Amino acid sequence: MADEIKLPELESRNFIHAFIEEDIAPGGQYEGMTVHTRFPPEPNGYLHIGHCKALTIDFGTAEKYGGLCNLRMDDTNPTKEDEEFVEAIKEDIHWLGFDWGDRFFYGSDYFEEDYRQAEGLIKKGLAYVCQLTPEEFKEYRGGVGVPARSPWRDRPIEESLDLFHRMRAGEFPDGAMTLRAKIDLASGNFNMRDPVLYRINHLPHHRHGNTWCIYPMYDFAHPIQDALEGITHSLCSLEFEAHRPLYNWVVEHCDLPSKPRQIEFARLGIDHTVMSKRKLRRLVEEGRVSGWDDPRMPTLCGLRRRGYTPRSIRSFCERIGVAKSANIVEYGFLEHCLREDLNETARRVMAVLRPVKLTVTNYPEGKTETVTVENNPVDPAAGTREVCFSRSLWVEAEDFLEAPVPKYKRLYPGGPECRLKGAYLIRCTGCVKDQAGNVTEILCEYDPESRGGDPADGRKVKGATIHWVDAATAADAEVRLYSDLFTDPDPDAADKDFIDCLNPNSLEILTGCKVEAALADASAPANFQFMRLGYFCLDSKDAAPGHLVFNRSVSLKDSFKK
RNA sequence: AGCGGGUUUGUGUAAAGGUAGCACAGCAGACUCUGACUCUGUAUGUGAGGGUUCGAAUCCUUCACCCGCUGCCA
Repeated sequence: MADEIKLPELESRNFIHAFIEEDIAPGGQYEGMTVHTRFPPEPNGYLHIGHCKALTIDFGTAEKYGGLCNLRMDDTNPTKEDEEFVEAIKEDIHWLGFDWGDRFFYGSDYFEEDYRQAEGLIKKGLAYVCQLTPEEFKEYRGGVGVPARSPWRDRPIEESLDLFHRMRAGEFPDGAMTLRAKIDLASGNFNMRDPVLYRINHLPHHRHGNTWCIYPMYDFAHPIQDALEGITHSLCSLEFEAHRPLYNWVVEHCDLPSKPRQIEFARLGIDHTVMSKRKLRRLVEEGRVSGWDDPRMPTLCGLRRRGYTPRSIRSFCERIGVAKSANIVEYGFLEHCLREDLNETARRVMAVLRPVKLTVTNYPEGKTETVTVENNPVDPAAGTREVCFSRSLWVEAEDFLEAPVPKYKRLYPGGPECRLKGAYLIRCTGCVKDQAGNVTEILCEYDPESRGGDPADGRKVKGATIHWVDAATAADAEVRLYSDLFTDPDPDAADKDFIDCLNPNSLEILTGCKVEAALADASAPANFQFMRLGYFCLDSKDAAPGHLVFNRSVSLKDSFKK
């Protein structure tokens, strides 16, 4: 069962809604009918965030109008599809919180019906068996202003019917013949130039084994599947726009229980990100990433490992809107959506990434005490935890500067009073350096009257609050620095291979960039991801999901430096 | 070239002839036990020209530019 994911109510209304409302209004094509949609992934790869946009539209539209959305594996081409992907796809969709109930289907389960419909078309003289070889087919296809040709177009119905039966019976090798719709060889829309309806392919199907050796094309199978399932609105991406006339042709000429309508929308683009399934597949196959769930991938399972929450991804997809113009959303917006969610839900733990020793010189040697820190300042219900404090601590190296820059309000000799989060107020008194001039130890004095972080006299603290960990009790942790497979420049714009556009930093990180980290909370999980913009995220592949928030930021631009 | 689409601020998206709004990013402040979060303020936009109208992002028209299609893939 899918997890319930609560999203804020959005006043969303887009052009698809406008079409649908026309359709179901009095006098409309679907007056009085319930709107039904479907999400039809092809099981030939893993789902990525672009699919979440489609999911959001498909499920969201059905829900908005009180209908249902089916999940249907679009598996009409056995060359690429595999059962491996079916389960992964279902898992990812459930992870996002979408629920198809008991309406899970396979396009291939309609093969018999597809076949029957094809026979019907032949009998009506609307389809014929064409014996052009693939090479001839290409040659005879024509061009702009030049009609296509097929010498088999006017073959008698009985002959086509017979050949079609024998195609199914396996009498012919791959590519020997096809079943084509008889539409318009001169159409300016190439999809209407007698499109192929069936091709021969002697390849076992992942579900039907060797039952079939002819398989219906998407353009033929899809409208039939939609109609059979009672889908009223078949929402798909823009590249199918030119196929809509063919979709309508099939709906019109086949013997179907309903007449679904196809509406297209623009697919999601995100800057600096590789999104096409073809490219993602190549990254996996060439071993440039560890798998489909490599944390740098924009796949749902990759994002999951990087610590993205389902809610944040859904929120993102809700808020980017739906239109027909090409769009490239800034990656920063995705991050905003994550931050927004994490800020409310992530349990905080103090951690130090690039540690430098800090000694509280006036704190008794050998003494230890525990202080209380809240687990999530914006959610008191998250409770508090006890953290060990002593004379010797680790703090972030960047929290100290020997010579301060303007507006710097952290530690420097003679600087402002700062707060060690949840512990005491301190004042920096100096530092110790090695021969090379590197700071090896920060020295400070604390105010014993400020236990818990608040001064006894209620004075304002000018400096920043600094996170820290106790040197003696800190747990070592391996922190993995992940970034996306950011590309620069845009992989689609350049005429070079997108592999050459990948951010070299993210490739380097693949080898396992380890950063020493000490965790204040000894019970904290030992396996973290460090996300840009200041979040630690637990690698949910190895342990239960969770997040730790860190208080420094790194921007996208920084990921290209060095 | 033929067919099909598209064009609202840096990005995404609203405005169904009637104040061009929202979110993110930016900038400037305030607040804060995370330089986070939150809050406040602020700059930037209807591709171009003509027409209809009291009034046009919206309707008409001409043009410009951008994208998709020419698999026996989906």
